[in-house]
Amino acid sequence: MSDRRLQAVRGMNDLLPDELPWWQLVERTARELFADYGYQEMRVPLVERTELFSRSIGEHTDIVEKEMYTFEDRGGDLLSLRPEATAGLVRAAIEHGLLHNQKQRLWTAGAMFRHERPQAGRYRQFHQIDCEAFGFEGPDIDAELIQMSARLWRRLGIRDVRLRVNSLGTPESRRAYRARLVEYFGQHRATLDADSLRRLESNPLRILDSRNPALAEVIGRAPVLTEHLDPDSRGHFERFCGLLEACGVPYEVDPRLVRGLDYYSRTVFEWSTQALGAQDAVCSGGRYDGLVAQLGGEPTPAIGWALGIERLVALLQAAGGPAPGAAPGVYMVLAGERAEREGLALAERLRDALPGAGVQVNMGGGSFKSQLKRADRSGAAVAVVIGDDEAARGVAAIKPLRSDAGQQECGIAGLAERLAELLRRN
RNA sequence: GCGGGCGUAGCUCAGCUGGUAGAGCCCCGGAUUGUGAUUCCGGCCGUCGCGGGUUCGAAUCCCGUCGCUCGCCCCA
Repeated sequence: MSDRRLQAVRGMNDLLPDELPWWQLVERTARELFADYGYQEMRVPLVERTELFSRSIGEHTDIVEKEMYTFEDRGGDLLSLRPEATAGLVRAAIEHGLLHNQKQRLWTAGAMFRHERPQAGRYRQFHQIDCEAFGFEGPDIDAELIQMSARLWRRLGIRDVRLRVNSLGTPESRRAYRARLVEYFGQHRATLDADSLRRLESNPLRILDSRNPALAEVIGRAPVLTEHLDPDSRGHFERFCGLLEACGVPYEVDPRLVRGLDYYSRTVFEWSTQALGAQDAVCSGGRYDGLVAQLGGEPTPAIGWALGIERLVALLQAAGGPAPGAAPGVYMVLAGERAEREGLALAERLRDALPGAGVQVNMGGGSFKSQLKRADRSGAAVAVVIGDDEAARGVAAIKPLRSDAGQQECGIAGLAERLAELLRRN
């Protein structure tokens, strides 16, 4: 591979025909799921003013500080490729008055961009499916969102995911807890690693999340977030957990589950898996009651989740099921000049008569043998064979490719009907 | 930003201690006139990532560089 050849930008993947059926399965299933729960689709730009992201995600988060694709456009505006979907959705909902005295259940899907070092399950252009609910204060909507994701796993046949939940409380109670945490870890500086010392300044809650086993003991004795919640948040969380139990969704409370984005409050959750690599979060989200007001809207409670399509697809593939690809029903083998001349028109008539069946016509000639070989490789259920002999007699040979049934001959006039019958049986 | 692994045909890879490259898959053609998915034969496909060095000679050794990949950080 010459180094002069143009390559895709690092971390931005091409999706080839082989893997696309998995994506389509995920997207189709999600679309149906949202319809079943009364969520409406919305689409917003991939590019927003940089300020939108720094104000919502948090000025001092890694995403804003070092991961955004930011540029100045020709008019001098500072813009960024969206690193996540919520901010744009909230901006649009405010801008178009969707949150004025009304509740909204919305979803969207698309590409996100973060300039991180790629690794398994983490890419610079990645894709998420997002859903958000606005205007619901109580924990019932929290539970509905979980319920919905749990159903999505069921519909996709995914089993190896587990749900962890936590509450971050209100911004005030979180600040108070944060202070206690800084005090505690401050007293144990000697046992902390470099990363955690850095986090002690920037985001002490994230120390709880550390993967370093050497820190397990200090972290284990640290003040527990759920024990420092304000009474309202505690009540909200308890009712939320009660609803999950009532719905029969298994979960575990993980007081160390904190989220990277500043706007979260109260309920947070994450579905993770052991079937993938280090990037094990498949779907996560939480409540962000303050964000709408922070971006200039009326105070509006809100909650949402995002799932990573790449990770979900990887999970489906890891489960080892067959690729959900679609094969044509019919492959037309055309041997000889006359057959080739009449084949295209015949194929159109078949498509008129058999919408959705899939009629693929052999192109570019080739020996009889290789045409049949292509018919087989295409995955088609039957081959329709027309050579000079058949063309002269006004008939076609129908050869089933996926069963032991023998080849049969059929007049062109009745071909569509005969094919319809054959394909129905498959 | 920091570490580990790897870069040989479209794909998966072999090539021991240096002598200018191989296999399987794919694709094309053939094995009694027009019948695939099993078999057999033949054909097509590479400046061995790139640049430099050592050497009579380097895919093979050394240096650099680019790329891919896994992990850390962070996150979907």
